[in-house]
Amino acid sequence: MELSLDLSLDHSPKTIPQILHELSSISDSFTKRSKLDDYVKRLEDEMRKIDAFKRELPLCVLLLQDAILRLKDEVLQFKEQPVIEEFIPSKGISDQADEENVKRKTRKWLSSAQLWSTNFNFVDEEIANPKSNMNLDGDEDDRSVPQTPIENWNCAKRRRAFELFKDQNNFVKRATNEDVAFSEVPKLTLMTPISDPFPVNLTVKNGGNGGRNGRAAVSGLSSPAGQMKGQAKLSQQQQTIRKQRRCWSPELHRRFVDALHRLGGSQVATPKQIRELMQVDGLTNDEVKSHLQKYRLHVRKLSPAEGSSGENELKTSVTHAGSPDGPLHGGGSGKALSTTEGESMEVEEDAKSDGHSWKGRIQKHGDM
DNA sequence: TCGTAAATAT
DNA sequence: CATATTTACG
Repeated sequence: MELSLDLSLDHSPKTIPQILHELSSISDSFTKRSKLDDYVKRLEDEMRKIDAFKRELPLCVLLLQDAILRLKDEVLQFKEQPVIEEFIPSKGISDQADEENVKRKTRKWLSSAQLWSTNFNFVDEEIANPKSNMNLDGDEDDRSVPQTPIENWNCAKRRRAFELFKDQNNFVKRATNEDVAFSEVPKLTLMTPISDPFPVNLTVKNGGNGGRNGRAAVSGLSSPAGQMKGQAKLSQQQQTIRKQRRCWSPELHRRFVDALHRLGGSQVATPKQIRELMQVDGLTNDEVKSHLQKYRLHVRKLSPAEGSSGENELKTSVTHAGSPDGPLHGGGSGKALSTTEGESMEVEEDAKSDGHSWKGRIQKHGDM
């Protein structure tokens, strides 16, 4: 079944044993060497692709490395001894085969990944044709998906005075997505539909970004001289380039509120927890924090008089038992019965026709 | 990390 | 002017 055309091996994936076997039947040392090199090259190529996901697929990388090493070893031996008989260690076989499988799998989900997230555009062909898709942004704040799977809220514009800067910070490859990576979980990939290739955010004081919004801190523009304090807007706005505004689409907000409730109320839920429950990639802690702040404010406004006598911390036993993935309840059933919270359920009142209400604030998609 | 206030953008 | 979102700080 296996076509024995020499040229065929160009694009048909083979297991290491297969390759070796094939090579062993070739007497022409040049051809042999050529094929070997070619395969190693391909392996290394894939390695580069996988590299971006090494945190998620450490074993994959390992296997790949192993395979490359093995073939390289082969090259070496080939150099020494023109003819090599099959020496495929039995132990290796399964590994190699596995390796191939894994690799295939990887590519598969890889390509599907690019479907939802812009983070990994460079998956397949992209890498081959580095024409224009050169911006792999950090996984964190990828508010840059072309089409939002859920909703299309054109609630942002891109142009900015400092857009001129965005050039330099192209590769901000920060693959530190702990939870909101990509898997088969119902993760939602909503983000502001805008296409902002480089959400670079240069903050002078950008200490310890745990994992999500690790923006690079600019190294050049620090002039603590101290005069451009009052009206530092001469250049752009100030020393810090601001992030693109996160647009909280109704969907996003829904998720936010849901997570909030699941955590036992806006007063007890913490930004990080919320963010984790929301499972929205590209959402940063700060953004959630900010939204939470607003939400709390909103809630307070609606339920001013409450905990005068005693703040019942009881809530329900919503015990967020460690596992962030635990409760997947459909919601709506057991609302948190916070005795002192006004948010329990009534908070979601109106939909002020105003335009900037929690519900009613349908962001004018048309930018201004 | 979290909460909150100040700063900005819209 | 009010609100939404980002940044700075403790």
